[in-house]
Amino acid sequence: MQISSRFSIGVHILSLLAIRPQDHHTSEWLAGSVGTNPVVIRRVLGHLKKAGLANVKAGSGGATLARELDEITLLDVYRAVDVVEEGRLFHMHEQPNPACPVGANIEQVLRLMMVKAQAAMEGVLAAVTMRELVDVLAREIEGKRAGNG
Amino acid sequence: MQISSRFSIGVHILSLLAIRPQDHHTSEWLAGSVGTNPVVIRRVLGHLKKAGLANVKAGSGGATLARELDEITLLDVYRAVDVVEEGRLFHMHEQPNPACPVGANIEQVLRLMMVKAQAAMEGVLAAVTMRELVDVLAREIEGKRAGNG
DNA sequence: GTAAGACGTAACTATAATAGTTACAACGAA
DNA sequence: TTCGTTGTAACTATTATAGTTACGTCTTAC
Repeated sequence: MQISSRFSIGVHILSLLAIRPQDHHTSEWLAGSVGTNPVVIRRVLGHLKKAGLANVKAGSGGATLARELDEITLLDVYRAVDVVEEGRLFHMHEQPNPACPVGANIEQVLRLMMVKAQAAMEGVLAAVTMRELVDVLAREIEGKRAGNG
Repeated sequence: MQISSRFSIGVHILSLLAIRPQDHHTSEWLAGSVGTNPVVIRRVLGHLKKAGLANVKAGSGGATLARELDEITLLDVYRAVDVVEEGRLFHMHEQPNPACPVGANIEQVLRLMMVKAQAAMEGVLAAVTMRELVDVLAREIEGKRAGNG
């Protein structure tokens, strides 16, 4: 199983808001770059708004960043779009037999490892800010424009 | 989304094989401890067998460890049961617009981070052997038997 | 040899999440 | 007051999980 693309869509949206601050970012416009339906964008944007990462103007429309890029980590986005429940990246089978010594104790032992593994993954996301990502992205774009891509 | 319980079931099965080496481990017996259907056990056991972690006797039945506990890491089990495709823990949206600078470059930039995050998670699993897990488990069981649980 | 028990696998089901789509009320700005 | 947009409900198709029944095949023991 995979972590929902809501995460990558969220990062894509924030990157667009950062790189093209002058444009009018309607859900239709954003959907054009992401390659999906405007409603999918509105749903992700709703998550970003709720998490305080983006502002969305009702009526006239258009989204903007609600925070500096330095103050948004990939973990913030990941948590905002609600792709993995806290400490529950791994699904543990639910009815181990309490009458069996192994069944009665496997969960708490294995859970330790699972939480640690998940934390390591999320630690990597926490260490990358949208500023860094957008900088790499901008360099990538510039590189291709110069004919090196 | 969550990583399939095939992983936790696989660990549970191997723990049983290790802790009770004398028993006749049929899928029915294992299913009793895991709390599921024998067919589910056979399917997971099939993965473990294919990966060289367990032996399963046809006809008379019964599973045994195919390797020393020290030589089985949690990552081996995780890979054996095929819960996450290599480098694809995260699902990236699939049609970013190549005509948009961001759409054309977001994937390769974001993919870097995703792979790194996944690797960190798997690194934790790689660092834990079934020997270590079974030792902790055995201590846990012994502790409860002594009335401290 | 043959009967009993167990594995391997196919086939079907229910459940849940994802992601796309249409539709529409509410809102804001020109 | 009209136009474009947001927020959200409702529906769909697709996919994965996990449980279940069923059955052919195999091993062992009698």
